[in-house]
Amino acid sequence: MARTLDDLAELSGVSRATVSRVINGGPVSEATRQRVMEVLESTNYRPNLAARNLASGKSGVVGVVMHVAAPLTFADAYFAELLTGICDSLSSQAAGMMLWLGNRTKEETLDNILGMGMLDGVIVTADTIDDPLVDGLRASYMPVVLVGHRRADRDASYVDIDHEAAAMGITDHLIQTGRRHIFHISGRLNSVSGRDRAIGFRSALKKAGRSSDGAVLTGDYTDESGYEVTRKLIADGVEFDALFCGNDNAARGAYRALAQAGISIPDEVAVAGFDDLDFASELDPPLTTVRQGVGDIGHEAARTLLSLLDNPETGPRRVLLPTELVVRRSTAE
Amino acid sequence: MARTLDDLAELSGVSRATVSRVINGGPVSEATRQRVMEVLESTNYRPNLAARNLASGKSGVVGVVMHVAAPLTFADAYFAELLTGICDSLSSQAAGMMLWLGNRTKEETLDNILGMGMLDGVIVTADTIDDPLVDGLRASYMPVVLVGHRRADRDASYVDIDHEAAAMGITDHLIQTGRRHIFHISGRLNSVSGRDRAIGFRSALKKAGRSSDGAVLTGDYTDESGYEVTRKLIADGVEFDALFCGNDNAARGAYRALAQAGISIPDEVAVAGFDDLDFASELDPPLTTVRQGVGDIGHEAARTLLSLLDNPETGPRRVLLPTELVVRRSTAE
DNA sequence: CGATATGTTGAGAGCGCTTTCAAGGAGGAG
DNA sequence: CTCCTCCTTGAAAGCGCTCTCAACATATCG
Repeated sequence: MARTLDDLAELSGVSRATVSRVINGGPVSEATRQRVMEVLESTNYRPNLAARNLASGKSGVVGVVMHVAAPLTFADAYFAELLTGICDSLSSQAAGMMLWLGNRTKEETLDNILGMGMLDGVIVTADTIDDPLVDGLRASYMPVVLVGHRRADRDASYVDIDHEAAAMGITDHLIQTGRRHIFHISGRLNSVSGRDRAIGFRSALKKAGRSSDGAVLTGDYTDESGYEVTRKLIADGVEFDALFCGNDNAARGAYRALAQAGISIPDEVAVAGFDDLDFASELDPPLTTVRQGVGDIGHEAARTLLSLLDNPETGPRRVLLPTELVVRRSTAE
Repeated sequence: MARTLDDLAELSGVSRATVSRVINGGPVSEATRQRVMEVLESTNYRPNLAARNLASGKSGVVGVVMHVAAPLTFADAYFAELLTGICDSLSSQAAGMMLWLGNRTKEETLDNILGMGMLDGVIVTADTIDDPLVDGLRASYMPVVLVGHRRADRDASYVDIDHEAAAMGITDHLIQTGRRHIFHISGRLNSVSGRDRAIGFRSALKKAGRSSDGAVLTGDYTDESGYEVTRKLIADGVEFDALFCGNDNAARGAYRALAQAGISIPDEVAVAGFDDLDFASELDPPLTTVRQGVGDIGHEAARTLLSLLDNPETGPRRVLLPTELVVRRSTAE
């Protein structure tokens, strides 16, 4: 089994350069290409990535950084779907992927990534308001695509959705369907999306001439927080007929608390979520939510990075993906 | 900012070789080491991985292959915990990791991995009985550590548990606690663990002088299969007072079906699982199961691979991790 | 004091590939 | 028929690092 370009060159009676051209689609006469191709196939040749990388300066490998608490990474379907999307897009372009999860501190992770010195670029989730990892990456020599973005990231490449507008939309829906006492169980306080969704919620209320005082309850995007906040609301005897949860996980928690208290959805309380993760439609009743196509975001992030790598000079890319209000039974009138 | 070894060499007034020695811990006089170290730090030098790889033949990157249907990868906490364990161990050794999930066919994935031509080794889940991916990897030039193993893998390096013995143990427990009509909801038919656990189940019954005819019901390790099989059992009016589920997921499904039918655990039916995933202790009632420390398996797999890479000549490593019967309320007498 | 062992260093040969550069050949224009 | 252009190809220079080998300096020993 031939191993190097030189071996192949000898086998096919041409020079190493020509074989390289055949492999990389350089200008070669049809006859030569044929001949080399034959040898190439019969010999099951695999180019040495390291050598190629060294010579060309590109590795065909990108980093994916999802620095969240380890258990969360997978317990939270959001990250799973996102990763799946990225993986999918990347592998269809034959790009390799290295993964960094949150099992080290951000500083260590950053060092680790930069030290890898082999990545063509990175995709990093950037939802946390103050994130040294994201800042460090952006400050590095490496092309970076953010999933989500902070105000400070206006000039970076990112893929995101308009959280504020989407939250307004779903809150409007709640108002329109006649709900009077609407509460919002927010996302993580330190997250951009959590903050923006809360802002959207408030705006919608304000636009309808209602007050949002005390209507935003702090959650953290987990099932538990949805459960706890709802439970407390019930225990405190607060009057409410609609809950807009920061994400689907929290909505699921709210479902549990409501069920436990014997409160019917949607008859007594309407519940809305955000994300439209796979399980949203399978809840009982099916959950009204905002579809943001998490998998698509992953796809898009990968695509964006690859395009950025191909044409760096065209400057940063900003992609705002559309969202869609998905009305299901949980908010029926 | 100095970029190459040569730059550093010039800056510190020694030869490139010496700088390399300092970096890699070769024999250097203390004085020289100090001097070079200073330059090294002040210059924030990062070695070029590709060059290093090319020259040394090692990349410091290992592949992790978990070729399972995409949604399963994360929906199934087993894989999540396994991956977390691997990740953790790897990152503590500053080893990079590339991940392959099941979003391509096994053939494509194999090609992809082999084509990467840069990995020092791979860790691959090998629970499927007939797995071209595993076979292809084993047949390749690359060091491989399997998580789980088939009969045919006796001479490979692997990390596994004794499924058969563990299943016998938990079945014994069911027998000992006075259960008379015990059924087993098996794992995937095409999986080694599924088959071995069923064998263990049968052996335990046989040892106790009971028949296992018709006592093994085919499941597939999912929540749904646990639910469906149990539901059918109830619907068919079959008499049973204990269920040994192939894994915790299936047990969770069984819980649902039993709850729905108003059957009490453990008073009327005892339920046992396998894996002791995080949620097992949080079910109501807490689930009796076999703890196999999935995270530890991941850790061990990573450690095993790294040790294999360090000392290839010492031959294949086989690690059989201990399991532990964790008795909780779901099988109380 | 010369000979041998020990420790430290630099020169240089690759690792396998990409990519210029220039040479050679074929074909078209004048 | 000659000149120029375009196409195809090979030679060779690196990419940045590791590692062997030999040289030199110093230390040890007889």
